[in-house]
Amino acid sequence: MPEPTTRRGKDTKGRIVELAAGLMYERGVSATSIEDILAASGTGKSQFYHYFSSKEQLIAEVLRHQLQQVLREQSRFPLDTWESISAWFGALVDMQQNQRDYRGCPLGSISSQLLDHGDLLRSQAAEAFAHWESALSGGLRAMQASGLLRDDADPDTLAESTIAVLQGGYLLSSTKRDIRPMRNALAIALSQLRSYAPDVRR
Amino acid sequence: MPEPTTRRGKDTKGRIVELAAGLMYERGVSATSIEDILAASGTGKSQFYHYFSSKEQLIAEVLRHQLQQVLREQSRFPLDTWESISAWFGALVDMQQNQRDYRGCPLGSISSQLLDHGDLLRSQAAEAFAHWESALSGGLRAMQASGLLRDDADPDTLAESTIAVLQGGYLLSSTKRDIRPMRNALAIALSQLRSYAPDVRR
DNA sequence: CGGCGTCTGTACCCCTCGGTACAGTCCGAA
DNA sequence: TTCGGACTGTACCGAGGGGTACAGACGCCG
Repeated sequence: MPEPTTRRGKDTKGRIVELAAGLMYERGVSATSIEDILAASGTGKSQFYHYFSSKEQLIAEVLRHQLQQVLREQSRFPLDTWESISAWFGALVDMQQNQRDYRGCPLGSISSQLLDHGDLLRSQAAEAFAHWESALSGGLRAMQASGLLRDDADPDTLAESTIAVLQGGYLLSSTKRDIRPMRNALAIALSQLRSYAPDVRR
Repeated sequence: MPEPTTRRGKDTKGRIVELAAGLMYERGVSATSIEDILAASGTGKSQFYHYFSSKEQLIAEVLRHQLQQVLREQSRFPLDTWESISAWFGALVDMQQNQRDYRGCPLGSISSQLLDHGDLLRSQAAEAFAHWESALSGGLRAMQASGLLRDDADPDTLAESTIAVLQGGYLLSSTKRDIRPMRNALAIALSQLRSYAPDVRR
């Protein structure tokens, strides 16, 4: 599929991905039809199939879009001190709370719908999670360098577990329409991380 | 919708729910058509609409079926000692590992697909989780009574958080086709629970 | 101004989906 | 044995899905 070269083309393709991401996040992937997206973005089918070979490819781009959004949001927090990790968790809770209907994780809720959609999309979701984790584990490594985190902690595993706990909190919070399970899950994630701080008397 | 009265009717309806649950677990809810289910169960459409008013109602029954399955599996473990909780976690890991394609939680993977399907199914999924949690919190309360868990621990919150962490582990494990995130998540859940054991020197 | 590749509008196709209609068969009760 | 309700088989329908065909419009190059 040819990447758009002109300003107009880039704009159109970007608008499609943007709108598709929003709709899929709200209504679910399979509940969002191509026609819905075209209607919302004010484009026609010929544009769509000019830029995307199939719905599957669109989903892949939506996944990338969601990852970028999560990373951009996260980049507001350095994640290299306990305070900033704590602030990040607080911001996540606030966002989930303020978004109507407790929609869930922008990345996780879409990823979970791709598990049955073939290996291609599933593995792309796995890569997206890995990227997200590496942003966090980078911060944890910096904390090791600055002595805030013990050297025997494994940043990669810690980051993966943190994301896992976060996702579980999102799921229960969305299902129950209650912020508490997410808040409690993040408290657990934080205490798990903190257990690797030095100076803990035991 | 009339409940089946005869042996043959009960059998047919049960077969439909059973097969539907299996297919939806494997392929996803919206990727499983009524016709798929009928073909797999060897029944016709007239039977289906004789017992179910719509696909939505079938999904509701599938949800109940999955909850029962989870509870039955869990009932093998008393969950009133540290050993049995630990054994339960180990069994969950084994099951996820041995099932091909790391399919995810029989209840959670389906529930997550119902978030966009209207409030009715979403709230039924929430109730299913609540039932699951109460089975666990019951065990925790027994542990308080027998002195294995401190009295200042809140069994309901602990149970909810445990399920949340478990779900997060399932999600990452299924997405990455790797058992480690689930194993690590359960280790965190266990250590979180254990932090409420008495006799911990601190 | 002419032309060519990028971009866009519209109409259409075929298939599958959930759901309905209706006629027929099973089987226990009187 | 006949009656009636529970159960089943089959054909059909309208709607909406993803995807294609093809002609037209834009806009940067010479």
